Amino acid sequence: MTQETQTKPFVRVAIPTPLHQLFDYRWQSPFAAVPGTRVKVPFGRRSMVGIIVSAETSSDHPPNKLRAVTSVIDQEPLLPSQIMSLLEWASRYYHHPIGDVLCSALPVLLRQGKPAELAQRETYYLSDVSALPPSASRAAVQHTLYSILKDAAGAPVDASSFVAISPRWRTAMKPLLAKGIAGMALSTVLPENKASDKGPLLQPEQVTAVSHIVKALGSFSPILLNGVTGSGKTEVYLRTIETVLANNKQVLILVPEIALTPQLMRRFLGRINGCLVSLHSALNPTERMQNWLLAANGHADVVIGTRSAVLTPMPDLGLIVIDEEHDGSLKQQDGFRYHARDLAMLRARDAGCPVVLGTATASLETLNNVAQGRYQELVLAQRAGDANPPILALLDIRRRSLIEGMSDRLLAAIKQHLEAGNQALVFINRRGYAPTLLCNDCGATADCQRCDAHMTVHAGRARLRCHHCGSERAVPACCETCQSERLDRVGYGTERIAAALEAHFPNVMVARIDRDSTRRKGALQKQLDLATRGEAKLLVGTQMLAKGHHFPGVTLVGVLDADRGLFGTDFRSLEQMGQLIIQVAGRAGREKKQGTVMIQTRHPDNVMMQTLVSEGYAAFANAVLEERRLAAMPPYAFVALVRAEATDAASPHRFLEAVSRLLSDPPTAGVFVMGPVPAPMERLGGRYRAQLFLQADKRSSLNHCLQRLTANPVKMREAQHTRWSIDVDPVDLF
DNA sequence: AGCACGCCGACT
DNA sequence: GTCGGCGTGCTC
Repeated sequence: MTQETQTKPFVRVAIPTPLHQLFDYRWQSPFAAVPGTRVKVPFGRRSMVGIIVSAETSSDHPPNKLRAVTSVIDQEPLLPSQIMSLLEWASRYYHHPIGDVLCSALPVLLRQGKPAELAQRETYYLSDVSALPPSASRAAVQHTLYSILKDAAGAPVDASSFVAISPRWRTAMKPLLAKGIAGMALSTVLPENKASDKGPLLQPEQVTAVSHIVKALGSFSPILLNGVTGSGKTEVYLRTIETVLANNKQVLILVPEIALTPQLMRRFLGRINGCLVSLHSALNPTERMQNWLLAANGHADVVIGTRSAVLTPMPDLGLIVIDEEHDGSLKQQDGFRYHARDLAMLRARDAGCPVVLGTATASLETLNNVAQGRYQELVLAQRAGDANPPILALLDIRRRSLIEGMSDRLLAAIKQHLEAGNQALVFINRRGYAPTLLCNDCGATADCQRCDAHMTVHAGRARLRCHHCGSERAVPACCETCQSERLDRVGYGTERIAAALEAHFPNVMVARIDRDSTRRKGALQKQLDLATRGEAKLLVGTQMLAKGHHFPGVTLVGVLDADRGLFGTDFRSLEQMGQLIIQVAGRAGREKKQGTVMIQTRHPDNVMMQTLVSEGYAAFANAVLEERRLAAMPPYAFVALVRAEATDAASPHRFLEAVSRLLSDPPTAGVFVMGPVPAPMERLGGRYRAQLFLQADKRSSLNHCLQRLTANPVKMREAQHTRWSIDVDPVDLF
């Protein structure tokens, strides 16, 4: 039999479109089509890069209407079959178009059809030692190039070093090459790291954790590494990774989408031998493709990346670590709305390797999985250097005198800690000076013109800013409604608290750490250095402060706006408040110094707050879990949102009414369809938003119900002008 | 999502 | 007389 007769005549191709379908093409190559390879195909009036999903002997589409594949881009599949089937599953689970899902797994350059090749290092070397040097006077550049190559004594010299000699060095190099004096070589760059330090001695708990994880290597096992702040989770990862690398396996580490990646990378570079690459948004497209290819061809030993790194092929995957497992940034919030933790579980199952979920404040989903016996739990309760856990206390601020939102008792405590030579940290999860500008005469507030939100006052630049859509205007001199000049700045943000502390403690340097004060490149590092070196005795900041930074001198933490979490509109706000308080509390006290956390509240009798403070996060989480059970909310129920938005208020509602009819008639057993209701903030960025809430007792019935929305190509007249999307397992309801 | 076709208002 | 507004229909 010849190859022609074996080759299937059609291919099914995934193309990045919002359509929930694949497209068939004629395949006329003598070689069999390989799933996972990229092809160029005609699509409508344009040409697109798609990914072959399968080769087919027949097509449902009329064969005379099928067009032919224009060209094949890859010799070998870019996406291996396990990743392909994971993505196909994810497309069905999250109800996102398959073409978009498959293509979003590729770095941008590969999506655009660029060849999947590692960068070549261009080097030059002296090939004829006996050749006469070019004239220094008549060919100066040639002469310099020659001398450099001669000095290198035959060793290859990187082309990048020649630009300094002359921007047109290539023209000078040409005759050297032509005469056979010099030679050129291309080689792929394979980064290789050498560890510089050994790392500390492990605590007994850490030893136990490492040995448990090492024992689990080679088989699928989800492990919660429940470690309090300062217990050395990273050290546990590092020791485990050494073993994985010794077995010639690869490690994937997922980190939250914040400025922490470079820091963790630096720590790993100091400790791990081998090829370490990172994958995050700060990389340029070329670096990203490089690192992705290194991971995909198996050369990278350790991949440290944010959410999307979970989709990177790794042929020898031996361990997945998810650091700060509770962090919401693991869930993609637009487009293909996947949860990296959940996809990581599936990858680990396919690869037969453990997943380590590291956190001090596990998500309720994970705690439930531990309770159900699906995940193993390892506990690190001991802080490094035998430090005591911080003491948490509620500070009742009802009927107490407040100075700029801070109670006299908190200020007295700060004074006391400063006098003892320590540092204090004030946490307020709000940027800017004041969240509201209010007119004292007519009661009007300065509101955003595009959102249902107040504008935040930024005093330093005298601007009003909307924190939801980013729109900005000058702080008005008088009320925009009644022209009164009696304007009040109501409420507190980091900027105001920092100013208040500077006024109250005139000789103390205050470092403010939030997105505004750290926007410029290197500004965050500068502020962190001031804090770490102890020059700034007082730190004020948002949740940026709560994540991962270690300030050895901080012994007191003040939490100003904890109450906001108690009455949040979202079903997760309580959980998130608890996590944030414990995370920020972890900044207080290390080694010999006792840490104290004072939480200002007007609801000191709130049961949840009391549980968190007096019994700790585990008890708090159990209480919140119980609430979720009673409310039939995740993790005890499976929920999804159908979101819709348009420039007018009526369209999203009308559209969702139609969706609701489609989903409820006939009803799916075990699925409740609720709404449509306006989103908690109905208008955002000039668009009106509404949502349909689906609640189910089984994952499968929820999935089945939603399929009705995407499986039949719904051509709803109501969909005009309306953007809509499905969000399975939403992390918030905004 | 793109991109084109198609049918009605203010301009060189 | 056209340029161009965005309605609507299709993509193997």
